[in-house]
Amino acid sequence: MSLKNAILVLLEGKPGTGYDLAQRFRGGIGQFWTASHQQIYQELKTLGQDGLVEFELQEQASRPDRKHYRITAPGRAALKDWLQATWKPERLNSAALVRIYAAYLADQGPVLAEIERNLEENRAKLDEYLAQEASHLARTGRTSRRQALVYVSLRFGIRHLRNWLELLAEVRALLTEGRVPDRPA
Amino acid sequence: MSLKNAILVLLEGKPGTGYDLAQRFRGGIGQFWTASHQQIYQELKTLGQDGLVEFELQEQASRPDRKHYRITAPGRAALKDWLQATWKPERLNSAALVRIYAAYLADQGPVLAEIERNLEENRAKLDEYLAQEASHLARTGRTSRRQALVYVSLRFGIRHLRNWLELLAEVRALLTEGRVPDRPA
DNA sequence: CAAGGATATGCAATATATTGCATATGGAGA
DNA sequence: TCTCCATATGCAATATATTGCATATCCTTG
Repeated sequence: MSLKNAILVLLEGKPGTGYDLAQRFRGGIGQFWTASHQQIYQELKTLGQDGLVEFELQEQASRPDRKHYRITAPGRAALKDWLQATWKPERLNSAALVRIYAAYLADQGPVLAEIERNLEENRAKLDEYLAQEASHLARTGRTSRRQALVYVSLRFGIRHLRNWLELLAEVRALLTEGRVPDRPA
Repeated sequence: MSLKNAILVLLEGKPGTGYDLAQRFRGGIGQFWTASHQQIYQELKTLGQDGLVEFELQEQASRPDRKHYRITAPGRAALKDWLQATWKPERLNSAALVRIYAAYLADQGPVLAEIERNLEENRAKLDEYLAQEASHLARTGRTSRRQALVYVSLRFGIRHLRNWLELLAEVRALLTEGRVPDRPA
């Protein structure tokens, strides 16, 4: 249900091929929704059958042909309906948090290795996000509602990464030195 | 893959029925992994066939019979292996964040209503978590590694909720007053 | 007394996601 | 030149999750 709508959001922003969409799912909205190319192509097909998107075939001599998709009027209407519907409770599933929660059952070595790796990864991603934030803040003049929402979402992403980094640091301190945080979060 | 391991974690902590597990998925580990009872019963069946859990039938005169499950030695081994394996990248999917990201395409009324509702909900949950945190901090004496990990995970949950509350407040300020945050996150 | 919630388990159909494979070409680098 | 990567799309099998239904009883509340 939401993959469908995430795709509509992307196409509303800008038409493109399935391949394009797969790329765009790696930044921006990709912070909050991701999908593999197999899923995307399948979903585009379904959306096409339902008339929510349409495509134009671009034949290319060299590369494989491209299907350039765009959202249709019914697609826009369906998206708007979804955006205005009541949110259903989300189930959050994080295997990493389950592993941390139960880390006392495991040998420390491999767990600590993963924690280090994730600290690195998240630090790198945080730097990226911070750079994006800086460019938002540097922008002078009026901001559109759309840009503002992108910005506010980015801020959520930044705080989310910081939260992860803090967790990982606390878990590392716990596993290596037995140190337990003594002040409220 | 992870539902399986989440169940093993729960049963490692304490044996119980499918119904018990469904309840336990609402607190503690349920912050990070949730599952419906249908999924749980199905998974317990599979785990039983694989020999990772076993059950004892408790016949009850009044209520329906209960299957009291416990983890087996192979189950513990499988869980340990999983805990020590490399983490694969997680896909995070939040329909609510997609909706916020694209809120500029919707009428404000219904969106703001959902935001209010979620502010309420998250505030209530935060209070719960804070109470749990307080009781952790009040506990004197040595803490086991296990308790410490539960505590550290709880702290993550608290910060996560605060992050959501901040996002929702920022989105509300944006939609109602057009106010865009002017300081870094 | 009637209605609804908690306890307790499950099937079946559908929807959604993952994994593995397949195809085809241009360009970059070893 | 050979290999790998980016571009571009897709099928098929399997795995996982959701939705709707079904059953049965006790206890509480109106």
